[in-house]
Amino acid sequence: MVETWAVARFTAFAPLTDSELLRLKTLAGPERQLRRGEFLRHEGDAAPGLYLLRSGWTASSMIVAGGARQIIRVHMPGDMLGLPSLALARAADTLFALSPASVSVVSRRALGQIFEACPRLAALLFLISQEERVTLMDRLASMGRTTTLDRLAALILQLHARILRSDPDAGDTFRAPLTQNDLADLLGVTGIYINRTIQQLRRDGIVSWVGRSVTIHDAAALRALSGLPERDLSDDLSWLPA
Amino acid sequence: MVETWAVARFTAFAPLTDSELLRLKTLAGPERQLRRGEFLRHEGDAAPGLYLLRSGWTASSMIVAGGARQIIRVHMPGDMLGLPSLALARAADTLFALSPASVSVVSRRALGQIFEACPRLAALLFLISQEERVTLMDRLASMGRTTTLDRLAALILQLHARILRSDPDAGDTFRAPLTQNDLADLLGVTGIYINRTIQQLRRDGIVSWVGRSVTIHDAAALRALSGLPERDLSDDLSWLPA
DNA sequence: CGACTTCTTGAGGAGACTCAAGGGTGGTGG
DNA sequence: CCACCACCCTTGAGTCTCCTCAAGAAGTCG
Repeated sequence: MVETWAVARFTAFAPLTDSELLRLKTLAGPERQLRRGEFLRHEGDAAPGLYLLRSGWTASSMIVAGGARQIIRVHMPGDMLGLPSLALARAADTLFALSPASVSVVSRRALGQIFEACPRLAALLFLISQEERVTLMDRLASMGRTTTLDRLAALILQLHARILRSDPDAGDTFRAPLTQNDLADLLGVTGIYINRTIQQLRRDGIVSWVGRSVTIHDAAALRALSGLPERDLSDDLSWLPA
Repeated sequence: MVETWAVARFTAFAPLTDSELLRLKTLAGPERQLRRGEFLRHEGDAAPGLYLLRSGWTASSMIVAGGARQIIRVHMPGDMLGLPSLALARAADTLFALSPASVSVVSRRALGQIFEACPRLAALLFLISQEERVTLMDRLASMGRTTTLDRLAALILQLHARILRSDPDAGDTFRAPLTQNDLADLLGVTGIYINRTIQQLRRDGIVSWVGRSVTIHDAAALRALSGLPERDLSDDLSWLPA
């Protein structure tokens, strides 16, 4: 049996064959447990590694010149960590645990063998990466061109959509192990201002964020604020290798 | 003979074999000319295409809810256009020409055959995409956490570095077909404020940007402002398929 | 129960925006 | 070759989002 967390990202595009499922299992090397706040690796580390997130949430962050932190992306189970830095001699981002988490170390060699032995699986991994790039593009656009309120709305919707993918019955309430300072570092503002923005969402009856629990009361209003279009995955995969 | 523009992005990582060079040529389909300002495709278009930029500059942009435009990335010859939207049913970004440009249409099928027949070439394309993702991550961090002056410094350095890659003898002056409004849409501010920021760089003797010509007078000061680390490409490619 | 992190609120300040208007500059057509 | 028009650049003044500094309240974990 292959754990669902590992394949959900792939099967979102297309079902996998048995041999592809077997190949996917070869990615998962030794497992490592992380405490909340623990670092998996720091930006600047040489020969950056690859990881598969099995449980918990982690995040990718960068420190800019002034010392401020920008969180680039939040990772959930099934996500592959460290792919962008694969192209570089030194890690571009820091990986750390937002909650207690466990990861499997992935060897580069195993990745290379996917390209060699399972071209269709490699192409699907390529697509997953491109989709994550679109998410980054959306975040860049909202960071550059919208207010904090709009950005927070977009973030809540994106987190919710990702949770629904792995748990379709999650409903309108979900847990997110993010402090207000984490949110601030995600959205490029200060924690103080995030606090005021959350209160505005609550006052308007759109979202309540209490402790680590988020409840969406008015999804339509939230989507209107966010300005995000629906992003349906491609259904034309006829070009993929057999 | 294969044109250098098409292979430079690949050979930045590793030399290509003859069969890989041949395979790469199969990507380039019918050519299309673009006038300055002409659109190659709009966000929301169904079944988004792939393109290879042969000459000129193009850009990828998104419109957010308020109607404001964010430029996501500037493309130079040799860049592949449209990869992120490959994962989606509808194009996430708009592609348009910053200068007169020519592109080759790339069929999805040809891309699929690269994965099938040339796994090493596919893996290199994967790496190129990951490197572009790092650039996006850097831009997200600077957008969220730095001033306009720092962001402008980083942008000038990144453009210069990319030009030097294809033309090592370019020196400290280069041409960039970007208006101040384009710059503003790249950096997430208004054209008026970009104007004042450019004047500050000029006043301090760091960079002069006149018309479409950019001259770097003090590269060290520029790098200090930008806060960008050097991003060396990985030299460990032993995991790639043969 | 005590220490630390996280959340909340207030007040003043700075970066960036909007609105408005004038001056350059290059391309196109007569 | 000149005139015109469209686009681009420049400058000023007032405004707003978001920041910084400061302090206290409320959780949370050992």
